[in-house]
Amino acid sequence: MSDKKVRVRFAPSPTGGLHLGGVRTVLFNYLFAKKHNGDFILRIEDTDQNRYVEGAEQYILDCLQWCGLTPDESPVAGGPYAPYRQSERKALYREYAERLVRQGHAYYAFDTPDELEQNRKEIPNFQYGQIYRDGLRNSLSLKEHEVDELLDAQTPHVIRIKMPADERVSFTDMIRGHVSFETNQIDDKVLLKADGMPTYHLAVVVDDYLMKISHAFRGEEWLPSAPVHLLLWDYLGWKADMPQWAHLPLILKPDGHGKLSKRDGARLGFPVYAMNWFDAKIGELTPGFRELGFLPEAFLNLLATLGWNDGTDQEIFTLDELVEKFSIDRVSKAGAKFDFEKAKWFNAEWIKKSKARSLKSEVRKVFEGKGIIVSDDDYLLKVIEQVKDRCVLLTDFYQQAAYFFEQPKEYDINAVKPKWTGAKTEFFNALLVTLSSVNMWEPAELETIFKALIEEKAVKAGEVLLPFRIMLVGGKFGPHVFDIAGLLGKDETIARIEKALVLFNS
RNA sequence: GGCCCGUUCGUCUAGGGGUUAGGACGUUAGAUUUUCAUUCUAGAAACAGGGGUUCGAUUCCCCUACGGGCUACCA
Repeated sequence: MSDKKVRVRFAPSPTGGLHLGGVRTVLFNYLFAKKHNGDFILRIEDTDQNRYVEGAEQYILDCLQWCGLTPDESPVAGGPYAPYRQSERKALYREYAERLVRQGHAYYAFDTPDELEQNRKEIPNFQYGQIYRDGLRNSLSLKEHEVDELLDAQTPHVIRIKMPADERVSFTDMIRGHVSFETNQIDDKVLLKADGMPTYHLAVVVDDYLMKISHAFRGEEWLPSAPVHLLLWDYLGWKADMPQWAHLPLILKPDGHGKLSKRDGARLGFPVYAMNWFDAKIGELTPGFRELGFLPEAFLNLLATLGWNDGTDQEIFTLDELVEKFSIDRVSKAGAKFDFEKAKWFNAEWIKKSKARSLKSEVRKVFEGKGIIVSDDDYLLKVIEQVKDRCVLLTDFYQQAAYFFEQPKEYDINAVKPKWTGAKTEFFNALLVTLSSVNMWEPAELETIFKALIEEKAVKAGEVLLPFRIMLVGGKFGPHVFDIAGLLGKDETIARIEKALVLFNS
């Protein structure tokens, strides 16, 4: 690696929710930057006014914050190379495009979108490039005075790169190794649009140069346009400063074929966005991992291992560990199908390994969302400790632990009723009497008392343990009954037994 | 169609000229848990195909097939 200061950027366009692949790109950028004591920059590529979506930029910022991947420089944090929104840098790009025209590496083109559309329809494999550019209306085909007249008349026009003939453009990708392209195959991409905004191709090169980006990571879908960028770096005279490229493998649909899309989430029943995204225009809510109950640590962990591993069998990594162990050349080349089952496993592992107190505020929110207000912090902590091993999602805490805060709403009567007998009623009546005089309300103590009563009444443990659980929990699940009773407390336990007894005997 | 990238269990992947091709998710079967989950043990499960190179290829090379991406005044 060169001695250049490491500076990387995540450069999304604010057109909607942040997709799994996008967050992974952020992650890899972030890990690489932190690993090499570099800077991580967020740059908003809002050059397409038609696709711009209100609120999308804030949403991206919120996602980064949720994940804990805070940029060192961004539109809101500012930085030495501000502004970080390309729309605010608009004036800057024209200069470079004009420079390319003067140098003969670019030209003005006056064809309208409609005309080009027509050509594409009529001419098979039409490309605005070497073969057809002479027959179109541009500063290469027109006479100089014609061009001047058009320009003077403010005729709408774009600036296109002039792809050279018979050249081979190649570079070394940090993930893929040597990659090369034939310039004859590539069309003359638009650099500056008629509205004066740059296209991605120009903007990414100009800004990466101006912002002193040292390494550029982006999705594999950008690979085909890499030669255009390479040429631009060269023509602008910045080749020595060009970042090292890494084209990340794509995240694919779990079934079928193609890139993972937001539609797949809806179709297959899992989120593809980091957080809920509400599209005001069509009034549609696209679910996110956060709201579904994912821990940011787990989310990052699963994304990191989708296409990367450290060469050992380790799969659970903290962010710090990832920073320490991440290496771009251990990123795999092939696309990875997203597996929601494994994603959930990561989350379950993270919930299990997390301390109750670090889960506390999120779990409290889950309960509040269901109308349960938790006032006793200490009690909450104990409840979390009891049930966290059985939760896959944060939202599972409701189903797994609601009975700690309110009486069961429903009872699994069928698990009890068929085998319910007078002897059992008698047992629980006796239990009620015994419990009411207990002073040491501890799980172990309760178990001892319970077992003694079993002996005395000559019933089978298995026959009264399950009903006891149903009385307290409502169903066949949860931690050890005596732990539950211990946490519930004396009054509540007795109340629940009494209430259920009425139900079972009715 | 053209160009580019890719291909190890169903999925994510490790490995690499000679290995019983390893792990994880999921799955199957057991054990533990007088509930459920956790946990534990065991099992099934892969080098796309064909040519080379080589004493020997899953590993290196070529071709084919398949998959993916791009082919906009979108990023």
